[in-house]
Amino acid sequence: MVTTPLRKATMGPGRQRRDRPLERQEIIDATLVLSRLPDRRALSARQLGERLNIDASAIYRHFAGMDDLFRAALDAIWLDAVKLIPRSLPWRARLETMGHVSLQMVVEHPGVGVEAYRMNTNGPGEQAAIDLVLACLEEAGLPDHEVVEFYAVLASTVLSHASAQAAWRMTAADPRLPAERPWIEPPSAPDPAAFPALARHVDGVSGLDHTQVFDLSLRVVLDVIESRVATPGT
Amino acid sequence: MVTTPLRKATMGPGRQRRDRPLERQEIIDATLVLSRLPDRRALSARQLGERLNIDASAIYRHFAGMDDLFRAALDAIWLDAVKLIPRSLPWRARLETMGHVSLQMVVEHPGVGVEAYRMNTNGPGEQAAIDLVLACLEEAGLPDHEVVEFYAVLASTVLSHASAQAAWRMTAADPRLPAERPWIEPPSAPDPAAFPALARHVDGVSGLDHTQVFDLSLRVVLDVIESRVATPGT
DNA sequence: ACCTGAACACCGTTCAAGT
DNA sequence: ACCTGAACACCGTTCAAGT
Repeated sequence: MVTTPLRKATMGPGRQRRDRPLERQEIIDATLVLSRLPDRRALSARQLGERLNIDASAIYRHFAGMDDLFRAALDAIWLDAVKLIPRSLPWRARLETMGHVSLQMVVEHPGVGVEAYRMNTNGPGEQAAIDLVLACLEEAGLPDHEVVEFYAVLASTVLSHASAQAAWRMTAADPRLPAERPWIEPPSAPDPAAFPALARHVDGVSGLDHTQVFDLSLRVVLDVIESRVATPGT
Repeated sequence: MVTTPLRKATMGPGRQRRDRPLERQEIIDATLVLSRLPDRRALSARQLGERLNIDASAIYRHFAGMDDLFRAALDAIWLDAVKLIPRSLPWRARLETMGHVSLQMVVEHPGVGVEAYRMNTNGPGEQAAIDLVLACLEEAGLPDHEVVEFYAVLASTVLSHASAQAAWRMTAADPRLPAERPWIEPPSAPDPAAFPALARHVDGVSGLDHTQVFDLSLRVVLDVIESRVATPGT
């Protein structure tokens, strides 16, 4: 891989003194900006420092480490996502919208979005997102234990697909046309003796794209919830 | 007097020459061994070099890069997983077993397992795994397009949960008692005015563990498949 | 043919020193 | 009080040189 040098001209101090103290929120904002770039190297302590005119080590006065910073940035994403969901929608449409908005937010910020599937932010954004989903499931009429269970299934489904898509964006050979490539690319002609079922379905499998797989998975979970409500106690 | 050092006194590689050429499979095996350690730093080109008595750069004669090596190691995992699935089981039990075996394999090799949700190996192990799942869905009696669709939903569900669990293992504060900690840890007393639904369900949400969420998610998908077979064409 | 060694361009993180 | 600069202990990867 070829990296552009990014060298500082003449290596001097090169940095102008900031006119006011650095704030936590500025670091979070810069993290969200850099996280939009689909490049693993774009989001690092040193790159943040350059963008904020501070030394990378100054970040550690505001966050315990890069993980802590990423958590804060993710939480800001959840806060934004929740704000975009109209309260007036009925429960299923609200959950569908929340799923799609979460996907979009995570995929648009792949640098931090890749961590969504494994990272709990423990912040107000996360709490608001959980609260929203739980409220929808209550409204659907599920009993308490199923509210909790389907929250977990729904959240893990959405977060995992979103993260996978974000990760895929970061490693895509061609940064353009992001959502167009297939979800998986098996060999175009698998050995029918060794893999007969794959050979029969290879065209179908190759035809899947990320968006389609996300929509299918979300629909499966929502359909199950709806059927539980219709015939409870199974 | 300066002599060419056969080996540096107490540090440096201090490596004995290997008696035979390095083989691709040796590197994969070492990768799988190191990937069992739940520590991000344990699996690197330099650590592999130390274990194999080679310079880290020798790996690049056998693999295009660490990504390529990880892909090969993951493929070996899928090959092992498929071998453990009894062919005699009926379709649903076979898919359940495949799900649990895949989870176990990925979680036992977190160093490469964390990549499972986003990495296609394009190797024989992956093809065998896809073939197995497709064959089960055919046996279930799904129409062709649903075979493909539910393959995607099932695979993404299993891989994403397995990867998330592997990632969680790598960052766990305490490497012992891995599966015991909750799936998510919201604040013990969220503000009931701001997050009423979360406040109502906080105990239930805190009580979820990783295994439970995986089992629930897998069951949801398998239930939907079974219901599709019973009432096709919906 | 196959591997080594050194080098390049990076990381996250710590901590004494500076302002 | 807040940030800098240097240092530490690493990365993945390349490539000329060695055997």
